[in-house]
Amino acid sequence: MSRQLEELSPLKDNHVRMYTCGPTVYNYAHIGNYRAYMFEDLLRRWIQYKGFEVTQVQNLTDVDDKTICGAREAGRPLRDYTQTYKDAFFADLKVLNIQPAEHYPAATDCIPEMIALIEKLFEKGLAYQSDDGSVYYAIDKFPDYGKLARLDREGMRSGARVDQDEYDKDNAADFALWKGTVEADGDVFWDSPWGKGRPGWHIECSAMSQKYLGQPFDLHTGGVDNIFPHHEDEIAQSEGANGCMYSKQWMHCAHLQVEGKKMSKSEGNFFTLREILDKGYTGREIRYELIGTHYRRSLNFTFDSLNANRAALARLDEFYAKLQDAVGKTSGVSTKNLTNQDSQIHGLTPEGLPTWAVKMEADFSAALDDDLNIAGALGALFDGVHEGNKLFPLNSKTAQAVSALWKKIDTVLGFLDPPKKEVPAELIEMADARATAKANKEWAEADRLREAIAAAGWVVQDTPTGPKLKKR
RNA sequence: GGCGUGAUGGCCGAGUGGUUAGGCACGGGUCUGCAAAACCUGUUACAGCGGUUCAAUUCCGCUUCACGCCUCCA
Repeated sequence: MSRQLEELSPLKDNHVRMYTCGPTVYNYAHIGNYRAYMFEDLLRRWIQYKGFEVTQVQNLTDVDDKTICGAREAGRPLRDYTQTYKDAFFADLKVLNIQPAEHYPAATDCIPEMIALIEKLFEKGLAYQSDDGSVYYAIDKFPDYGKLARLDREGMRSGARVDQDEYDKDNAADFALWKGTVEADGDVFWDSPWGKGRPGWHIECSAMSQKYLGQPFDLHTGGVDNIFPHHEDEIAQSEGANGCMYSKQWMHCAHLQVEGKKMSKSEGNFFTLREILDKGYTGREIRYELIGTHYRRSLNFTFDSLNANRAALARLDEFYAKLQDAVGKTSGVSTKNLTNQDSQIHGLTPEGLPTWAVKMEADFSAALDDDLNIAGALGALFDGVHEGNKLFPLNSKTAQAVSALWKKIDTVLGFLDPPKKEVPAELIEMADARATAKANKEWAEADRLREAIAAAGWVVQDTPTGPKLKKR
């Protein structure tokens, strides 16, 4: 609200209550949506890393113009239609390794709460019903209106592009709390003290946040485009009705662009998650791409950067694989004796962590503490990888300690642990045969086997502990 | 018009009043049978113009350019 960075300190105990605006389930969510959810995921993971408990609520908007229109065009009942996209949303979250929120209330499941909230606004004199049956919020009665978006109310009025005549409202900028039913809504309506109708968009978040988090709560997030009018209206509703602060702090995520342009269907640069998966990228590669830019900077999504990030991720994977080999859990072929050299290890902590790893964690942590500086945090991680790589092979105890730290860091990043890939038995045989050929200096045969392994989509690497197979 | 962001080396992207970000790509080298991976190494980049300062990419002002929001799009 102050537009300053503020330390996060929960209102109650050690418990951070956060509300995040969720998807409107009328279609598959696009990567721009997921950029915002990814930011929120990083945020909640970091808050947890710092030792706080988190309760996160993310709403599902399953009744509005778009869902009703979509259901009608598909010739399906609204609930049935939106269920498709709710399911897809949760499947996508899984692919991206986004931690589930504690609550995912659907708008249609909270109608009574919304009605109760609107009634309260009537009591306070902030709501009125117009002749068209709809209920509006009288922003003139709420002096703080515009405080989040820093809007000039006079300017708003004169600059409003709305044709006053189209509306039956006291002020063109008043927004709907309850929409009286119209023919196009079909059978989508609920009974209320103001007749049949459906809730406005903004009331949904005010009602649900209060239901699950109480008021005030700690943190409200969303995309920058939600600042006005959505979040401004939530404040007007919640603070107007309850007479106390709504959310203590706000964080807004910048937009995602595609190839330098705003994503839009007409530009043909509109991507859903599954479209990118179909191009052969994995969920964790996309996760890395979406998480890697500071949340207040617009993220330019390009396939060039996705490819660059794929290479960067491979570097991290390589490091982690070597770490695991050193621990003794060899994944691959030919578990030979592991070298136990610790002469090069200096300054171990009681946990067995070398100083470079301690520094890595400290720098990583300091960066994220500073307004979620993810680029700085990743820089610290790569610095650590660089230092660690110099010292391989690590002894088993050190490798174990670093590996444990790596996993701890991954509770925040969520992309450091690559899926295990079982090496096909025949490839292991080929790799071993190649090792034998090499020992006999039969280079042609060794190269032939390497080619054959490559044709199967694997890379063979010679290491001090024998050949290793990696996917692709 | 109002409110608000940003301009860093080939690309992406941190940060700082004077000291190496990091990643990707490219070149040279070490290692390797050859590779791969790793390591070493590669004329110090900060939009322009003023100002403050011993010193500015970093602070202030202006200019140019780009972008977002201004009624339901994360």
